[in-house]
Amino acid sequence: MSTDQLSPLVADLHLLTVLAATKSFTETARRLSTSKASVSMRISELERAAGVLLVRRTTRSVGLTEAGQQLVSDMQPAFSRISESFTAARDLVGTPRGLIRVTAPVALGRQYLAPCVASFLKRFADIHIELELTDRFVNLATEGFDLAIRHTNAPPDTYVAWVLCQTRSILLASPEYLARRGVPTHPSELVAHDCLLYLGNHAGNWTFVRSARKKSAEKVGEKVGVSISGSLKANNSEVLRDALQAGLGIGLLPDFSAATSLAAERPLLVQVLPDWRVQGFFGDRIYALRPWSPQVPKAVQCLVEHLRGSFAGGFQTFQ
Amino acid sequence: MSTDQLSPLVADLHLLTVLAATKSFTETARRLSTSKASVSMRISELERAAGVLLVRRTTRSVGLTEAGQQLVSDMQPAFSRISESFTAARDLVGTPRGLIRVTAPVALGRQYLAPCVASFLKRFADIHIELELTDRFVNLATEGFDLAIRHTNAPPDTYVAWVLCQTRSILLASPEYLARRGVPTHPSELVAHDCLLYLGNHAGNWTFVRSARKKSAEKVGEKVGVSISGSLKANNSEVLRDALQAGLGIGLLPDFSAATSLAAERPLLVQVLPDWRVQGFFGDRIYALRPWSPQVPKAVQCLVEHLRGSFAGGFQTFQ
DNA sequence: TTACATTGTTCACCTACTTGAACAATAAGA
DNA sequence: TCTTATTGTTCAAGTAGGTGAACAATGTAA
Repeated sequence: MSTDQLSPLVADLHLLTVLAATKSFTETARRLSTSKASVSMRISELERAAGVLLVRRTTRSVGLTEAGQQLVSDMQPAFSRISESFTAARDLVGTPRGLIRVTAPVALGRQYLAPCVASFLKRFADIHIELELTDRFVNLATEGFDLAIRHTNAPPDTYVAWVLCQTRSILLASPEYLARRGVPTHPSELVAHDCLLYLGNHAGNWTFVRSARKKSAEKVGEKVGVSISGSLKANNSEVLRDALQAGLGIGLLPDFSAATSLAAERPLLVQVLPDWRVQGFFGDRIYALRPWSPQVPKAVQCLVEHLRGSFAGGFQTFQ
Repeated sequence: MSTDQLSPLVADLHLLTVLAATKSFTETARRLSTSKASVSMRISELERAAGVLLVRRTTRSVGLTEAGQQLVSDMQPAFSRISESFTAARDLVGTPRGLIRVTAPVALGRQYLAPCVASFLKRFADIHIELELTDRFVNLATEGFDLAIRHTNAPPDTYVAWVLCQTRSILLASPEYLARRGVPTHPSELVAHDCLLYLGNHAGNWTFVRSARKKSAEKVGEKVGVSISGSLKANNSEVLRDALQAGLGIGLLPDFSAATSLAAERPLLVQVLPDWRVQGFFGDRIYALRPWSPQVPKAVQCLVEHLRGSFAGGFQTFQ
């Protein structure tokens, strides 16, 4: 079948698939690094060429018509295939190249990923990276990311997942707070404390598991559930850390977020209840994730390899 | 997988697939109705973006590098899919529309197809047709045609084939020639005649089958092979017809090519050896052919339907 | 309800790409 | 071997399409 006739339209059709994913002219323009005026006009032109209304715009929300939905879902895999073929062709040459769009949690991204990425970029001059830090769970496929760094227990199996390192959640407080309010010796005592909570899907209770014992009466593996409460909830682990350092209460942080505060000469934070671990709060591994595809671009392969090397040691925290 | 990065390149990648099919910058430009200068620059830009040489140009012949071949064969089906999806979306609306590129044999095209196409275009204002007449067997897929009209016995099964009508080969000569050289009564007498030959794959002999008998000694189905010779060979049936009318000899024409000459008040040509048929020379059916694809665009469907209606009666010739 | 923020569209201006002709290189024909 | 026709590339000139600000419409928050 001849594909000649779609020559002036291919680019516009691809534009449509991006618009379908973003559901926003503005965001589409940003992603494709063009102006929203251009996006608007080209979509209009595409609709004139098709003779059908493809996009339903209400100035405030963008949706596809039935024809548009059919068309996009038909074309999506084709464009993915083309994209993969092109990067594959590009990977035939020696040095890896291209743009990698990465998303990562804010704290991990700022403290560990950014320097790691910097050293990576020095080694590969032809690779460009866009690093977007957010604690929101973005959809890689629809938002156009090539790689996500996540701490979680089990990555969804529609993704290619590389384990970067182990991670743990640690209960922490500032020395000043503990001096003022006393050091808890058992999880149950936390009900009397100000506890800072990560604003997420988790309810206001922590499950503790004893990981070491001092008396023979204590059993390793013993579980204790505690309902906690406090004055501050935040969805940013750096805000939580700063609040902990300011002595606002006791809180959970992933170890990478706590590492520098713990390792300082005069520690800003100290571990609370070191004989206990909190179960299933933050994930216990850090992953590099990628939407599944037949082959991984060489540039991404290199980045992941670099990250695995950098993260291999884990984070210097208490055992 | 994100396809954002190929946004500025999709059109160029499609260009590459057309270039791979045509193996010519000039032809690619013509097909895509652009200038060869543009094609040249965009391919160069694509190669810079890819970092690999994709096209091997020797100023006189264009070929793909290994990388280019791999890339194109990967992308080809994807672009076909996109093209089909788009025409399918377009076909959702009422009136059929679009461009149909048709190839047909010169004689048939001029005498029957052209008027038929003209009446078709009057009915469908939104359909455009490019009619390319050639007696060369073009490759529909690689040369970008949507439909071919052919007379043949068995269409290749990688095509969608509609039978338009029956056709026959008829042995003809001008009355003047027959008066001068005598009317043959048996195929074997042709060796003494000037025979005009269609310049094709066929060797210089005709196989006759008796289709009617006058004496009881003659058997229907009797076969006679005759080696023929003559002064003129041509690959254009109109040239042959004109030569026959000029009395240059006896020759075979497809019935549609002979019809008007036979039907004239003072016939320019008359049938020779009407009790015999020539076997397997021209095809015995006229087909509309189309490279196989999951669905046929509505515009093409309409055209084929129109052609079937117009050709249904066949050609007014002897029995 | 009202005010605000943000979205998609419009329009005049301007840039960047296309264009067509001239050029250099090559394969075919004599 | 020389000529010729045709191909792909280059370049200056022209134009089609992109750009960004202003506008209108709409969802959100107070």
